Amino acid sequence: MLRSPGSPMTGPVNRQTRVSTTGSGELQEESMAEEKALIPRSEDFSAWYNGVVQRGELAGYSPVRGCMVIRPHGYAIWELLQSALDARFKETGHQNAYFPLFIPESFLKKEAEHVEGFAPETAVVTHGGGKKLEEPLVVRPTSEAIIWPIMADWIQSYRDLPLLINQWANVVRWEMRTRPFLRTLEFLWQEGHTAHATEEEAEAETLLILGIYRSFMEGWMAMPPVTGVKAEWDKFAGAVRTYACEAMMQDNWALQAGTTHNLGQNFARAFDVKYQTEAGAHEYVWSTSWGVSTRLVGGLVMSHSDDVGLVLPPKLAPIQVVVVPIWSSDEQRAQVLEAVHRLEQRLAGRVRIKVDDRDTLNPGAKYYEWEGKGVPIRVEVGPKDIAKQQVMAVRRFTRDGRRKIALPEGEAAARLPEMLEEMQGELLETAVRRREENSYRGITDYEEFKRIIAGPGGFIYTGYCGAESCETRVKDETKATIRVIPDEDFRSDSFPATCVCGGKASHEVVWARAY
RNA sequence: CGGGGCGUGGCGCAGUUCGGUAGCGCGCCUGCUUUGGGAGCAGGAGGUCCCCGGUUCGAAUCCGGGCGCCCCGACCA
Repeated sequence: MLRSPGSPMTGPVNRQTRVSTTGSGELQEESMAEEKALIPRSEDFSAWYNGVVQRGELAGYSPVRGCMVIRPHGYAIWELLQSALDARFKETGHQNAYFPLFIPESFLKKEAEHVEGFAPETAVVTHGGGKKLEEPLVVRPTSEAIIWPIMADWIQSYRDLPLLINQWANVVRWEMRTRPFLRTLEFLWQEGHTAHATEEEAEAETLLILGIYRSFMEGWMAMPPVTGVKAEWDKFAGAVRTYACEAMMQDNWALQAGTTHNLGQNFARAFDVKYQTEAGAHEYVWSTSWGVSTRLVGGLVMSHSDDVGLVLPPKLAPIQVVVVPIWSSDEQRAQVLEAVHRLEQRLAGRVRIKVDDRDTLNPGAKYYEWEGKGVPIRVEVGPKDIAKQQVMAVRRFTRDGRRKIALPEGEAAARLPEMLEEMQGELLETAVRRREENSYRGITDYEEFKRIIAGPGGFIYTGYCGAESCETRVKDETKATIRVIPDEDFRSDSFPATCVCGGKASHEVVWARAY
């Protein structure tokens, strides 16, 4: 999906806007609106997605295959997301640090499963300063292999534990196929790495962070995930246990939006990370790692956006309220701008507000631009409003279709923050309902399973025998995979005694087609 | 790596069959008039037609070779 310039790189993306003309011009029948419309979500979800990303000016393409440019509006969303999460990490005792981009190849090889999992998708630097390097340097696909040798030196005694470190960084994974935000060769993320004295503490950390991810996705992103444990063969390379947040997108596919890993003592053994206990013994530490990436931005897009473009939950909207002044004469212009700036001052510090006073665009053009960028509320102020001492507030998203509301000027400063909160709540409720409406519990009939996956899609809860071969067969036949063994909050009251293969079920799992 | 497709102003495309002044829409720039849902008129800028070689009076177009990208599949946060 990503292309390079000079070649048809931005091609498929721009095909998201409909161009009906031909060279001879005989097909110029479509109106401007039709011509500029996105491909509808219902028609081609992935084309729609690319169109939303482009219209919202979230990301662009780069000369390097599979890499994207995060544009200012997209990056602003990432920054909001980042600062909210960072605050949660700090509240729970984590500290940020930064480790090198380059990992000596030999380091990566120290943990057998880890190297096996990541080696196929690494980028390797073989030359530096015009000379061949003695040892190739791997561009980090994740940082365990460089962090543990270093943290090993930081840890001497039980008094140094727990060690709770996080880093915000870029990583590179050489993927075959890429899509903006969802899968790119290089992406931004945070990776937490912690060391603990006991297995229980490490497990508690893994679950703590999973809970933080979940509540952030619900409370900030309005993207409610199902959480649970990954199947044995689906774990992070080198982990004892992997937990994941699986969110349902508007096409009913699953997006793995965050993972936390209990690494047991695997990395401690591989990198010789030991501490001295109170009793004087030397023990390996128990460690965890966990991360979320810019993929979350893609999840945000696929959770809420519509055929007009991006829809952002207010908490993650770089601009929460955009004010569009309307005027004809200079006199009106002065009056309107005065009223608008009054409103701006009243909301300053409480709401991220922007006044769009450009006079090179018509109001209508501004509406489309800001709707495409997902601004939650637009406030229109024109001569008619001045006369009535009111402003018009227009919500980007509503459940009941009532988008436009007149607010008396005196109440606007109080009502607008409330409206933002209401919208945040309604987005979450809508997403939760959509997830539940597209979840199918207690499925035992494989034919029904296949019909759901081939048709509407969704999360299918079944019994499961635990065999990898069983998942492989289902995957080959339906393209659905086991997302997680659900956590308690998401489990059915009871689950079928038989697996989709007909064998005896040992536990419940959630299936879906996934990104 | 297998199967399909594409490479022409910033973007999307026509033109290639059958060689003859490189075009259309969008976007961009300037001016005037506009401004409550993508403004109108007038003027304007912008192209080594992916690269190399060949055929020809003449190549975007024909021939040979190369490169790149996209889609479907295998791999994946």
